[in-house]
Amino acid sequence: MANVTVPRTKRGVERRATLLKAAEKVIGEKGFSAASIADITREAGTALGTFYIYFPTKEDVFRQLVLEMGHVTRTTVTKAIAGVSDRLQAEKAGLRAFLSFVGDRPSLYRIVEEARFVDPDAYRAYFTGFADAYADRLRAAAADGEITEGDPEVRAWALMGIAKTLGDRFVLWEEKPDLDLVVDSAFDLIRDGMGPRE
Amino acid sequence: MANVTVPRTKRGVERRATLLKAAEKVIGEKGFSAASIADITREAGTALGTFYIYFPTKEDVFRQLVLEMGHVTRTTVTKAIAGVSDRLQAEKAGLRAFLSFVGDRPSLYRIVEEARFVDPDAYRAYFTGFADAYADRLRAAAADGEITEGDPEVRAWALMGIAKTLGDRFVLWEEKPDLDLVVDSAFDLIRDGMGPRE
DNA sequence: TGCAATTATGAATACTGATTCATGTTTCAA
DNA sequence: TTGAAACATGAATCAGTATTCATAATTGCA
Repeated sequence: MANVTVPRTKRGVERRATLLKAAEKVIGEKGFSAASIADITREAGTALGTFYIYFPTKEDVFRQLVLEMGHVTRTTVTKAIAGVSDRLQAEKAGLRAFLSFVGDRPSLYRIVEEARFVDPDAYRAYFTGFADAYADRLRAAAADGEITEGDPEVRAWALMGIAKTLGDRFVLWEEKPDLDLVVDSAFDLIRDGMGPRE
Repeated sequence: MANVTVPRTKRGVERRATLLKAAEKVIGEKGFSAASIADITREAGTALGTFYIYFPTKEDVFRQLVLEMGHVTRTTVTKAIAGVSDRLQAEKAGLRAFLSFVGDRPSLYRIVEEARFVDPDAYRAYFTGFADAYADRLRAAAADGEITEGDPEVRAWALMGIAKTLGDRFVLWEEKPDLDLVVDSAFDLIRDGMGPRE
């Protein structure tokens, strides 16, 4: 629970950041168990013991990475949505921003998913926080008549599920994903559904 | 790749099944790394070494479990859909069946998700196989005018994403999930989308 | 500048747990 | 019934690696 401690020297702050980047890379690539502290410090160019000056345990860096992902994702999506006044179009912009982000930092993305097994509490906190904010947005949009009524909670999770899965399949698994196609198709589904119009 | 070998005696067949059940329980509860072979054999009531008579490695039982999940899920969803002639309603029935299944065998469900890290190939094979069949159904339904046109590939993955996430949030995290609410809300979204009708 | 607090180092410690193996026991086809 | 093939056992092996620690080197404030 601790580790809100910031290093006291400039060098310390840099080292910590270096180690965190290294951890992101190594853990993202090899997975939590397979990634050893030695791998991380080698990648960071420090001695083995240095790691423990900044992080009490291996689980702890991992938690830090999950938290970082939380911040960055929020920031990214929020920024992408900010300019868009049409709330339905904001959905589209948010989805696109999320998928781009997955492409930019695949390691962080994988780490969050692995958190489910490595640090269930962090995983839950991450998605719950995200979903709650999402549900609020949907509720407000429905109140204003910009989208139809419908359970905001279920909708929020369903939409997050779409984003996650499309990220897996069309961003992580594809060399050169066609984001436009994916985003457009998904958005059409989100806006109109699949049911034939009478 | 091997291990298509079936035990030669009745006792052997039973033992193998016992070990597989035990592995499902233990790995599902503790996760792949934390679950030890000793845990599994203890749960199964056999000696440690017995495990290696039936499975070459720990990874191997894991793979078997992923395969089993593939069979069972397919069977379950296929059966649920079978009777329903309306293809849109079939979506709903399939979703409900999947969510019930997650509630019935949470361990298997978690194992498939963990496969992403433990055995990426098995994970990919599992979901790709599923998605391909799904996309075919959607394509056929669209051709018959039972649902609107739209990229079947993207739709298939998006719908799978909805099912997965709702399973996480409303089945695994809830003591007594209200499946009706979840399925109804999600289905409304899938059928009509959120866009206001002009 | 000088020194107390910080930070760096990597060899040594400690422990966990997958896999093997030599030695019995059980099964079942002939 | 019987003996060769299958199967069961669990102590011992073996490897990996998280974490500690005693010993320097740096830093930055008084």
